[in-house]
Amino acid sequence: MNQLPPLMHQFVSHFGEMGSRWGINRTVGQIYALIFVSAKPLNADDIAEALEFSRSNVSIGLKELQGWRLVKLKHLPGDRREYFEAPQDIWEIFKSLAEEKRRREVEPTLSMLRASLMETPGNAADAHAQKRMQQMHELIDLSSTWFDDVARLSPETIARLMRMGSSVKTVLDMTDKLKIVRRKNEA
Amino acid sequence: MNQLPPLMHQFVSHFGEMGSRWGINRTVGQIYALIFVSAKPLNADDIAEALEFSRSNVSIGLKELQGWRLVKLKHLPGDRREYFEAPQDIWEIFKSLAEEKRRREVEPTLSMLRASLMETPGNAADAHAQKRMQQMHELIDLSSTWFDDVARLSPETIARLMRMGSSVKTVLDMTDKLKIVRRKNEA
DNA sequence: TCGAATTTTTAGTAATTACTGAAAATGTGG
DNA sequence: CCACATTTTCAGTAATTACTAAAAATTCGA
Repeated sequence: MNQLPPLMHQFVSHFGEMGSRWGINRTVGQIYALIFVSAKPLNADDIAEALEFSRSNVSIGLKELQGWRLVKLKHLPGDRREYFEAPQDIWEIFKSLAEEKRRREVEPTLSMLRASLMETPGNAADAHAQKRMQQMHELIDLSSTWFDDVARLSPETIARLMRMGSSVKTVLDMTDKLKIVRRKNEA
Repeated sequence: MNQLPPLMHQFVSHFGEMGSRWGINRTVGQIYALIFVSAKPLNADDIAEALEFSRSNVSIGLKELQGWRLVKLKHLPGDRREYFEAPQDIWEIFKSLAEEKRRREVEPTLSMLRASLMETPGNAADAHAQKRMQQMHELIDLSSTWFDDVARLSPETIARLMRMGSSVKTVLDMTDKLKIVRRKNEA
């Protein structure tokens, strides 16, 4: 790890430190960071050597990164070993990550909430609890459906939307007015 | 905990189980869930008793929840104890959570990236790494600025935007055309 | 300011998670 | 299908994190 060039080293170390906040461990964070910034696909031994981790630790880390769909397996011609690389398109990465996060961190809660909302509360406390769960369900459902929809747009469109910032409101208001005018004209 | 009515119990247990995936621990998850679904503010003893946790564990958990700005401290007249409740407005909750997450999980990385981008790479590997960091910085910066902007909109406007789903694209295209027409007219 | 109620800190312990080296399993070219 | 290169699993250990009970500190009314 110490023979990595300075920028790579800084990036890798940072991902190691942040790992725990992001719900992955130091090792997995560093492995991903290394793969992300490397120009060429890396094999497990490359990684173990560069980061000074045991070979088995790298193996487990790579499995986890595959589970997150953050690294792609690649085979180089004339080499039996498995090589890994990160998708080139950063939007692609962002979307996989978001989808996977939703699957793991949001969907289970949505299911639980849906189930709870089907039941009939047996007392006042549960009745209130159900109302709160209803509110939570509504918000999560709305934002996660929305995310899905937006993720389907092209990166360019998404970027365009984002660059608009809060002026989307103006656009929204404008289209509402257009709709009203159209409705009047039709009448 | 077992004398909680069924819906509350289910909700609280679920938050306990999900806690670790969300980067908080079981205890903190359950404490929050209990406060969230309760009709009235709760004090630390209420919580310790309901969930069968030690008093100190509850104290630490509440501290953490305050750090996340997920619970508000409230004082009841004629009672010296501290009571806690979750904000009523679910959008408020969503925003605090997102802001806090950004502050802890995103900002440090943005800083690191910015610093790295200022430096001059000393070799080809670092030059490539810097390009990747540039891509990452661009995406994170764009989406986090955007989130800030959107968060400033009213809940109604946000909901309206979200309900549009992927048809925002149509609106975006439409406004682009309007701008072009206007530009032509002005010329 | 004293003292009881309440909260916070702390030190020790339990539980969980991360990591390693070695052994087992897998897969592939010959 | 053998031999070997490579990956995966596993059992043991290290490190971290969570939790408790008890002590200390704080707060506030009298």
